[in-house]
Amino acid sequence: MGITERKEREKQEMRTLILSTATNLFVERGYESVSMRNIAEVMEYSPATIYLYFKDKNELLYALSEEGFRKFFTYFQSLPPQDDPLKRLQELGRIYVRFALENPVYYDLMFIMRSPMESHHTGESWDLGMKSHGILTSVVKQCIENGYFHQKDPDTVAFMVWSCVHGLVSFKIRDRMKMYEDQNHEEFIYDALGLFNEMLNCP
Amino acid sequence: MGITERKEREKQEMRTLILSTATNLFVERGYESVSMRNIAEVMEYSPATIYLYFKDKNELLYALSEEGFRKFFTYFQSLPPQDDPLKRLQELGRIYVRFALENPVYYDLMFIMRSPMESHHTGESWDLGMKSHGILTSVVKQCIENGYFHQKDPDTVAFMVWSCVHGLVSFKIRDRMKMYEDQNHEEFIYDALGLFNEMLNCP
Amino acid sequence: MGITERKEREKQEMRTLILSTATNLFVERGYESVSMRNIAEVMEYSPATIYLYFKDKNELLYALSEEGFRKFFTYFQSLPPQDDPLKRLQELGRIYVRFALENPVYYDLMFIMRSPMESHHTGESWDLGMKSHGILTSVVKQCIENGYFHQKDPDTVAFMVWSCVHGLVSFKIRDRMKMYEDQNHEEFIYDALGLFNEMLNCP
Amino acid sequence: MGITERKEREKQEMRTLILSTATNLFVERGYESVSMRNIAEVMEYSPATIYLYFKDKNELLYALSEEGFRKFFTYFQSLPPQDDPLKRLQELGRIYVRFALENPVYYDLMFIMRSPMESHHTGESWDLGMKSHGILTSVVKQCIENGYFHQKDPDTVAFMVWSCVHGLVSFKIRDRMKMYEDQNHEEFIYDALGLFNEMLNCP
DNA sequence: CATGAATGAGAGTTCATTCAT
DNA sequence: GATGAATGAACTCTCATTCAT
Repeated sequence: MGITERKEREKQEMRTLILSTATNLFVERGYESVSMRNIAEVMEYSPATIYLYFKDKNELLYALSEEGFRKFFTYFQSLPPQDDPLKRLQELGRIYVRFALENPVYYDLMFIMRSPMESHHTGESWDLGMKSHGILTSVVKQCIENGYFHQKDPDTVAFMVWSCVHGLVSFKIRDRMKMYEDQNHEEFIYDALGLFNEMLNCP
Repeated sequence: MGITERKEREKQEMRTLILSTATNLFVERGYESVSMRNIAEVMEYSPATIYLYFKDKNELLYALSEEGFRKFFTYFQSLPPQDDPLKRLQELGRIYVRFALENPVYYDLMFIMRSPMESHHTGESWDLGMKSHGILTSVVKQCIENGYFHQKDPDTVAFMVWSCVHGLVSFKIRDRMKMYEDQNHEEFIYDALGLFNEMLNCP
Repeated sequence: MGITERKEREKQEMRTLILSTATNLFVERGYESVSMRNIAEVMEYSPATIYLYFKDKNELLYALSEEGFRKFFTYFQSLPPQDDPLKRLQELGRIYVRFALENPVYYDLMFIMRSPMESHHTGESWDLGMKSHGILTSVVKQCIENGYFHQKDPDTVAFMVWSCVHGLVSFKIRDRMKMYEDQNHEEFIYDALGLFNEMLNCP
Repeated sequence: MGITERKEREKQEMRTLILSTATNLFVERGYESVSMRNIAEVMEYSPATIYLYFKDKNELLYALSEEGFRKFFTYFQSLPPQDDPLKRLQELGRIYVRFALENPVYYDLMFIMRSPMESHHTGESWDLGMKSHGILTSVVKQCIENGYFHQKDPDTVAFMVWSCVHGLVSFKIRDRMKMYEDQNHEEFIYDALGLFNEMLNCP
């Protein structure tokens, strides 16, 4: 007994190896220029091996984004307890930005890349994404209850907040900050986020 | 007389045909999966023909983004005269969003696509981009002078504002709005923008 | 046991098949007009297959010339023992000519073709070429010690001798013997070589 | 009267322009990498224009080699009057080498390049080549009459002599002299030629 | 389980050449 | 006489993928 479990564990380890190798390569070169063969070469396995664990390139990408969503969710869960819902919202924004800057490949896959996995708006990724989004919405709702955001629809508020942080980090990730060459980009992003957070205070 | 002009015009028309064909294909399939051959096929010309008008694929992409930046700039210039700088800033945001929603392919090329034309942060695109950004910054400065934005650095404010509108539209363009399935996406975006604009009012 | 060896052997056989197919085509049509596709077609393999065995066209050509140099060297090593250095030199010339006439494609690659593999004046080819040339030079030196060649510099003598035999065979290989239509070309070349060898006798 | 002549002259001038442009490009880049379009570009004419003067690329090449043969013949004719036939032969070798080193593109076309103009062993090139070869043969015959070359067949002698000088220069032209890196190649060639000429003295 | 070997399809690009104007 | 525009055919090379072993 335990044999099937070991097998299963080994299978998972292999999947993990593939995914992390892929991630590293993506960081180094960008998706478009990473091929299945590249990944296999770095792993020192044959290209065919990858296909034992992932049906095709799309599934690999999808699995990666799933990992991303899992990690993303743990970031969100780390939101420290805090009575004031506005402060929680502001902290959530900082966590979001931190996730994106610390995991640009995941972030890109999850929120930017033209997704070759459109069909999948089912699956774990979707659920985790919805759960994370739920956290945002619930905090937003509490803020609204406390008198913020002019009694707007929570979804609208959530979308607006989300868009703003997404905008900040996606300029960085897709390399559109060249005109701010004098700034340290990460600091600059956090400054802009700070400003946004201040604006949220306004009743 | 006439003749060279006609030829010149025809040449321009061909360039335009190529560019618009490319644009259409990009809309349908996304860049990454559009080849020079594809474009040629749709045009019912030979692949070689394209190379008479554009040195290579990069130049085609660059020309397209240049067109985008030109169009973008005309949108910006249409900013109606308006004494109150804050209102101008808010209007600028609406114009930005409108441009993005009306020209998603251009927008993608200009602000999202992982650009293989990095070197070109020179050229007309760059200049027009900077000029447009200059308009934003100058409006922001006037707002700050009028007591808004807590005397923050204008670049930071500009970046924050820009990020927010970019976030709004890039979710749409890269198809990340599925969880808002009940909404009409365009309306929803304008709603969120409206909320953001209200927040700007806060002194 | 055995299995890896068999695989290795099969791999070698495939390389050999590619190389020999290429050689045959080169004989028929001349390099310049032989493409990777052509080679693949004749082999009844896909073009991509060739790239599993050779990184690119250059490597294929280089491997071919390497083979040539190896074979060349074995011809040279077959120089029969012979006390009189002049006779050895004369015999060397005959061997050289025989190699060229028996292996015109190799010869062309090695000594005539405008080489796109300039960088490679390192590698086995170069070493073998130098070793072969060393044999020539050492024989020449012995001749000089025996009073031949007016005490000229050995390199000069070697180059002159080499040029003469090269001239003989390269006219044949590059098809410039049409004005000697009455002659059997191979015989004619050996006659001319014989004359040259007689001239060498002259103290 | 006059008009047709002028036209004819202009036509010739254009041909000459094309040929010289081609030659220059060949010198710079080697044949293989020179295209009809390249030639036209440098001339600042359209590619189509070339086809008004030359049926196709082959004819252009052939015309070029014809020019080469004409020039070659004038070099040969410059052979200074000289009673001693052996000295004339030796001088002829020097002239040959000089021609090759001064006109490597012509030389290559005439005597090395795998000729895409095989059919043409008729035409002016052929005649001029034969005439030049005739000069060589007649000098050789006189030498033989004077007791040189062991009464060998003049053709054989001519071929041997020719091969030797051809070998010398074709190593240079096809870049196979890297192992003589310490030498000034042109001097080295003339040294080797000097040695060959000394050998000819031997009765 | 893993792979070596193979491939069809397709990428971007260049070429010699033609022909209506 | 010259050309602008166009093209079919070819090029080298890479890719995701399959399958017998």
